[in-house]
Amino acid sequence: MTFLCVNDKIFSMKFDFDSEYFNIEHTLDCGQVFRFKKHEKGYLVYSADKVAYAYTEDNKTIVESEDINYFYNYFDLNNDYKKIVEKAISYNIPLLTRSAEKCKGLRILRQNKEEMIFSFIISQNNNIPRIKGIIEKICLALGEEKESAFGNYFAFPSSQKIANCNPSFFRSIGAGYRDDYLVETAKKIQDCDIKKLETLNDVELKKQLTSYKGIGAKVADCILLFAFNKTSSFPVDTWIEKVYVEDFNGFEKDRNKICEYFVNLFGEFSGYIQQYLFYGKRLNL
DNA sequence: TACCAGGACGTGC
DNA sequence: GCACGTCATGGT
Repeated sequence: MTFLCVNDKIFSMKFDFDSEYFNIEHTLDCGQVFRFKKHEKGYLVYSADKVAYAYTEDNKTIVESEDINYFYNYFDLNNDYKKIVEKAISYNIPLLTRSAEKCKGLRILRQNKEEMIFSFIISQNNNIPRIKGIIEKICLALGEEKESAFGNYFAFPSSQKIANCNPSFFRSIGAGYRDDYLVETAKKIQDCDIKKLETLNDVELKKQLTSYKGIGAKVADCILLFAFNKTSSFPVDTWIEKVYVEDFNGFEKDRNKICEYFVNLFGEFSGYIQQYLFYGKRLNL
């Protein structure tokens, strides 16, 4: 671990990790996270009110931040992805094997829970570049401005801040009909300690999340996977429907049944494998 | 111009 | 319970 002093005020530290199982580009580009941008040798990654600079050099992925403990956990670096990749390949499904081999450095992030709830409400029936733009505008308008060694940036706003907005604000920045969903859900989240959700089991948590306006089964599964690290969830979107038909010869139409099919097949590895399939399909592997 | 994007909701049956 | 129309908006 290294300490870097940028000026009198701002300190940052860094760590590195074997890049074979920590590919920063695949990890960021696979659709699980929306707040990052290219910067010098790599990427700036924003989460809640924090920022990190991540890049790869000499077979090491290096992360610099004022809070490296947060980002060590954020990138799920205590987890053994060699085992996960081997498990994925063992199924002998061509698309899955190709994707797992190419993307073995893709890691499932442990993101901020409130940020994921609002981000994936915005994601419904939307495309990734647009989702990123809407979230960026929300941070710019409502988030607290922060300083860092990599320049100033804006934090993701609190639920209180979102709850106090008029829905017309969210419409004005391009969120469309999701404006009410954001405000209504923010009102519920601010009244309930988010930590209470951590005590629930998978089924109870999904039930609680889907009771919020704008959160259905698929969005709940994304929140379960990307924020609560519930790896037995398998979000089914339009891309996964395509995978189901083209690569698994599926015949079911109901997304809940498609989800059930995959979870029965992949169990505790569902979430990881879903990302290999989703990203592999998008990359046309 | 029509269709698509990490879908969810309300209505009608 | 299930099927279907509708909901903004920018990209292709």
